[in-house]
Amino acid sequence: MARAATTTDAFNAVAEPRRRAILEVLASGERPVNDLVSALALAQPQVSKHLRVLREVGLVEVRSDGRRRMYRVNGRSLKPIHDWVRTFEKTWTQRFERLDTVLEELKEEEGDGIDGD
Amino acid sequence: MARAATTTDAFNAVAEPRRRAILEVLASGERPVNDLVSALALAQPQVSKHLRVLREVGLVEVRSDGRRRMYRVNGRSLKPIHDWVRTFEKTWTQRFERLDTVLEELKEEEGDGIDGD
DNA sequence: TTGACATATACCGATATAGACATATATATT
DNA sequence: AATATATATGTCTATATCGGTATATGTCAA
Repeated sequence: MARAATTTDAFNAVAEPRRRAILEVLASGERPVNDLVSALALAQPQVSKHLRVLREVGLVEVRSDGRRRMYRVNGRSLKPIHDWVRTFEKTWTQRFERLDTVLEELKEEEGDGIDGD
Repeated sequence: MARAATTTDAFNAVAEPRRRAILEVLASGERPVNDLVSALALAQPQVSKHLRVLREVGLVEVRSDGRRRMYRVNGRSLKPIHDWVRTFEKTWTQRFERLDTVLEELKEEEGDGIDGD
């Protein structure tokens, strides 16, 4: 079995850095494909294909304007990621979670041979 | 060229649902590999391999306890994801971002043929 | 209608994956 | 030392990907 399809969910779609870059550009507002092509210095077919993936998971939406296709972000599709990561937020916010974990870390930093006391 | 390695960054590592499941179990505290195997009903080698990926991107840390290896979450490695997604948070929090975008949405819901005015 | 512009799709090749299974390594127990 | 337990690693296979290039579709202009 191979990796899950990139169109499986937002997690997979967003794992690709160029797709994140596309979303970042679109964050400033609606843009036609060509703007993305020049902004990101990518080939047009690649951009279109990335946009297809983003569209299939609902991360972007399109609108036709003459011969151009205007893409815009649909951030709500990022909410599952946001929510999931949020449950771990305390892990790095908290100064200490459990004392013995901290002690273990200290012990490990001492090296392997030293376990005096 | 294929997809980026799963060990490239947290984004790629976390795209795999079973790895997220592992992190969720570890969120409740430090656990040996066997606990994960039974908790997730996965084969032991698969769990070890997923843990390796998670470790390579810094999402988990290990500690040896006799013949067991105790794994724990290092949530700080999720911060890049959190920060990135956060910049889009307003997109789905805001009631309206820009008026014309809302108007476009309404126009699209009307159907394709109608473009009166 | 013909041509230019904008975008989408099709095909190709190389590659990293994830599960399955076998096996190696490390530690504890007797 | 021999065995059992706990975990890691190696090999195999099928598959979805990503970039590149060519081409199809769709729209505007003359």
